[in-house]
Amino acid sequence: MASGLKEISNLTGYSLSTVSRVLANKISGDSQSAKEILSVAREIGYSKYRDASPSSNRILDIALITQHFSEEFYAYLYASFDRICAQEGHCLTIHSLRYNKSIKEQLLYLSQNHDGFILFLPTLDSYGYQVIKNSLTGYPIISIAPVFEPIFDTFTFDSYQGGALAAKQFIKSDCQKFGVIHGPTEKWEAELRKNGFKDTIEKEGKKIDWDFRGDYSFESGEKAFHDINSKEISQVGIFASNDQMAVGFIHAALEKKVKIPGDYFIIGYDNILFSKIFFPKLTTINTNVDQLSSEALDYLMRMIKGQVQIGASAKKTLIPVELVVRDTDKRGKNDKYT
Amino acid sequence: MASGLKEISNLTGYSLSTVSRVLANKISGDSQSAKEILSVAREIGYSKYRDASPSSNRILDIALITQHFSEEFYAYLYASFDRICAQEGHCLTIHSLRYNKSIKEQLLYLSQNHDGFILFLPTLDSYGYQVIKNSLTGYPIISIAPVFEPIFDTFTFDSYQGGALAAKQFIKSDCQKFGVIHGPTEKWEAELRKNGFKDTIEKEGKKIDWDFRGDYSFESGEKAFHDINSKEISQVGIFASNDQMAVGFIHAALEKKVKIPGDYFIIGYDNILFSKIFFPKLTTINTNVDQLSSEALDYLMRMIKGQVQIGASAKKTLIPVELVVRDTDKRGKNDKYT
DNA sequence: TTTCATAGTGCAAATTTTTTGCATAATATT
DNA sequence: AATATTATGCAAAAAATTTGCACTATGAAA
Repeated sequence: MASGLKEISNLTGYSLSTVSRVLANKISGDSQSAKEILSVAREIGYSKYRDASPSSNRILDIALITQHFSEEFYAYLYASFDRICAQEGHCLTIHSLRYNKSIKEQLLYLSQNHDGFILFLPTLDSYGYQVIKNSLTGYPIISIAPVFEPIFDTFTFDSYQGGALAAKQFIKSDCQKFGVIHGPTEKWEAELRKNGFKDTIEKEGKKIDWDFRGDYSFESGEKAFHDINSKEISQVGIFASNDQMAVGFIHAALEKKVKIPGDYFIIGYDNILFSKIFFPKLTTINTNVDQLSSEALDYLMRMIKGQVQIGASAKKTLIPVELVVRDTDKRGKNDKYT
Repeated sequence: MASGLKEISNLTGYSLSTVSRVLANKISGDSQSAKEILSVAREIGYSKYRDASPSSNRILDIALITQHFSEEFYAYLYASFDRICAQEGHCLTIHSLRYNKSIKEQLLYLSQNHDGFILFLPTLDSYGYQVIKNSLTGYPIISIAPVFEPIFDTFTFDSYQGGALAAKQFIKSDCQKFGVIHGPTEKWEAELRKNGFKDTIEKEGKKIDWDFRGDYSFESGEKAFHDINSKEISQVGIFASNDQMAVGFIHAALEKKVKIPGDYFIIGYDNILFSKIFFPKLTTINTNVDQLSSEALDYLMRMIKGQVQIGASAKKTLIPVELVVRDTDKRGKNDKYT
């Protein structure tokens, strides 16, 4: 089971020297020999395969570096990246960082076996990102986590626009009172969603009449309802920073026989599976994960192939989001839901 | 950046010969030198690191081979395996197989970089499993997909027991009529869930009064409701083969102002997040994914270390499931839900 | 058509990397 | 204290990889 140039040579029929030269990038990756040799090298797991220039037609290995969480969104994200990666003919592996170990060490190790990283580490702080940047200078890395000051080139959804879309919808349907259920303060994208809503409302000369600090959980949506309900404000257009809280809010309202839509109107954010199932169906902001994956991967590929400068000051790319109008934002036919 | 014995030797301070011998397993993995050398070898990504005996204290790399799906369950599964793997001090990577490529080739490649596989490929047929078995003889592989005739040692939830638990609960609360919403026939675990329910009902001298063939989707749960509702049977204890269908059933019932519990009683399967949120809260079968991960990983580790024979006829291990009693199975306080 | 430039190839020699025989040191076992 | 056992380094041997050189094929330019 000797796995070396000799074996590749036997399997492909090319001489040792040719094989050596292909793997040392001394023969163009476009030649027939290079194709065969690279393919076999990968197949048998020859270690120097990784050193062959990525501009050749080697199969690229991308690592999605994340921290697993038992949430629907993660399944979406993984499935999407995997699909897009497969379309491009490359290989994706998913790794979860452990906080009980040195991030630096883990990433250094992974960088040996992969051609580039996609980071999704929403809880990592600037210092952590800086450590990564310093220990992997010149290595292709992009991030898809929403952060204020990106250290790596970053692709995220346009959360601010999402909040603004919700605001515009309420204004369009002549809402006069407005409310917000915040997400956790430490999450940058939660702040953006809220601010996009708030700023747009205020630009119209209106103001936020009620707000509540939630933590993204279903329960905090329920609490939000009890809060607003005790204050006897009604006819409010409420923007919840995520669907779970919106659904929690509606759930609590249903129990108290409060009408949604009717007494309150609500728009969520995320378009989780249950937002189109839950009763009444939730109007929400949809994010196109495939578009994010696709743009992020394209860019990473160009980085790997040396077509994009690595290490220049990090730029942000915002992927647009869209409003999905269902039942919970509308005025009118209020009697349907109890 | 020469990555070879010489570099390891420099970094560890041991001679070339010692390094060579450690990596060729000629020095016990328990010695101090071996620890340091293996650690550095892994760190710098030295390719022969993989050849070092797994009984030494090398960090093991496990691959979870799956096909990504945008469902909550996958996020649970990945997070759970990752957590358990981290506890044991090993490394998990997640790979998704692509049907547009040769499974055999993909796995052969992956086997170069990993110490063992956990397969979760519910849609793969026996032939596919056989191909894998033949091309990776002697390589440590276990499966966690529910299949009738396992080719690899398999760890799955005790779906049959789940159905039986649901049946017992209905019988305990004096139900007289029983119904089942099937999952897709081609899914073995769906059949087991249903049969566990059916057999237990029949053992009590009762019979299934109504059944409906669903496909695990929310919509097929709605259809199931319309079917039973048109037949004017009521006071039925219904077992749905998964929560999505149960929730779909309840949703359709709510729209028609049919009472659950009251007119119908329902127990689901899976304990998805929304089963404890949805209104009324769903009684369901809970699966302990951490227990599955833990037992499966333990076994795989022993396989890798040579403490379990590989290739003996495949055995199945069934992980018990439990009934989570919430609101939808009970008789009595029927007026609460509309 | 011929000529020339370029890229790809194999052989064999040169170089680099890894393994092994042997002597010695460290550690555990009786 | 005597005796196995295991670990270590040096230097020589073996194995793996790279490179110089000569040759071939292919396509563009004269």
